[in-house]
Amino acid sequence: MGALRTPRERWIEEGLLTLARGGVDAVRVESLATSLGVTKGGFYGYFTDRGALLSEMLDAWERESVDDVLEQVEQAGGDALEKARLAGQLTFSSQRLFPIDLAVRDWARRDPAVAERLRRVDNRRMELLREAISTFCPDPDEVEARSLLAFCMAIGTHLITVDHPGGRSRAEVSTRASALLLGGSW
Amino acid sequence: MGALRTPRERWIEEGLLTLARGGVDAVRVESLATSLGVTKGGFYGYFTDRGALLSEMLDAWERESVDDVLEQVEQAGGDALEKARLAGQLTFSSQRLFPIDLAVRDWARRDPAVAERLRRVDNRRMELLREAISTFCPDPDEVEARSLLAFCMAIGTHLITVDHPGGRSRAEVSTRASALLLGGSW
DNA sequence: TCGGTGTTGTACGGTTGCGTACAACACACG
DNA sequence: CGTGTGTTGTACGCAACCGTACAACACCGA
Repeated sequence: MGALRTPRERWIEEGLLTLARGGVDAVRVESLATSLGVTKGGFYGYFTDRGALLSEMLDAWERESVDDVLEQVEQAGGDALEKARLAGQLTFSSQRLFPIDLAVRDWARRDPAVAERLRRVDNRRMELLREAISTFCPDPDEVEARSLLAFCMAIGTHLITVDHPGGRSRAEVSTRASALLLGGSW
Repeated sequence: MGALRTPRERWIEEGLLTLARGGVDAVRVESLATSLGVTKGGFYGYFTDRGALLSEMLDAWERESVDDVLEQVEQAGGDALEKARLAGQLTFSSQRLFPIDLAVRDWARRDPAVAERLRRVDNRRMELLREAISTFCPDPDEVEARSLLAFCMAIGTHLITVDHPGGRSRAEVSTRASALLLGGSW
């Protein structure tokens, strides 16, 4: 058997990096090949076409950003609030995962199949938030509202680049916002 | 003087529609021309190149989504809270403006010049929120936190497509979330 | 060392897009 | 009813990218 010099995983990995940096439209077979220092010759041995790569990239992303994260969270232990916090940190503070997340989110606006995957992913993440907030908030409607706010915050804070007056940093403002959301008495 | 059959504005308008639907990468001179039912022949009479069109699209967007909105808000009158609500509605519930907003936001992640424009736009929007929330919230740090949360919510709720248990609709959940943010006693 | 297997480079034809050049054209005005 | 001004269609060369075909190659195991 000949050696696997540029295995599937390397194409997928390079695809995810490119997706993070430039969006789906930047993921091109020939330019990935160039980045990998090869030509596209081998690509079509692994993938029937560009679409197949994109689909496998989504598989890998879903695994890494939900399955792996949840596994780490379970192993770390702690109460529901600590679990949600850790999951949020692993997902939305990751230099690697978060840009991919944003790119997938944008992609999902135009591709129903991607939107469906994203819904699955987001539902699993949201469940952690509900469990965490339920521990101190008795009203189920308010749990849902606070969970949605927390989720929006985790994403939105990276998409909104407003300046804060009084020398406040974004970190300070969002810490205060989290305190409001996760504190029992807003 | 020959007739202006496909004036500047039509290129810009078609560009914004395409931007909303497919992101920046979908805004191509030749495909816009096809959509407009002409060839690109006339395009280069108005714009030096594709970049010039993109830049003018941003000008038009900034005018329409901030200057025009603020003008409407001023004319409608009302207190600071009502103004913020109307501005939010005009911007984030608009079938036309909101998809453009999301596309610009994604674009800004990769283009510093676009990011700078977006910052200007977002700062003006955020100021409305601060004024509104200040009317009932005395703590400036909390005003900033609540304003950021409200802004994140306005954007995030369209990017997150989770299902809500108990037959709740997204509208119900986000109404409740707004009530938390804008209600004095969370 | 010598196949054989699977990976890779090269080459091809087709498509889409850029920006340029220029000829054809339509219209307003004289 | 021309004439000129400005808009448009057509054509060009160039580049990036798709997917295919196949020959060259590297490596593993016999």
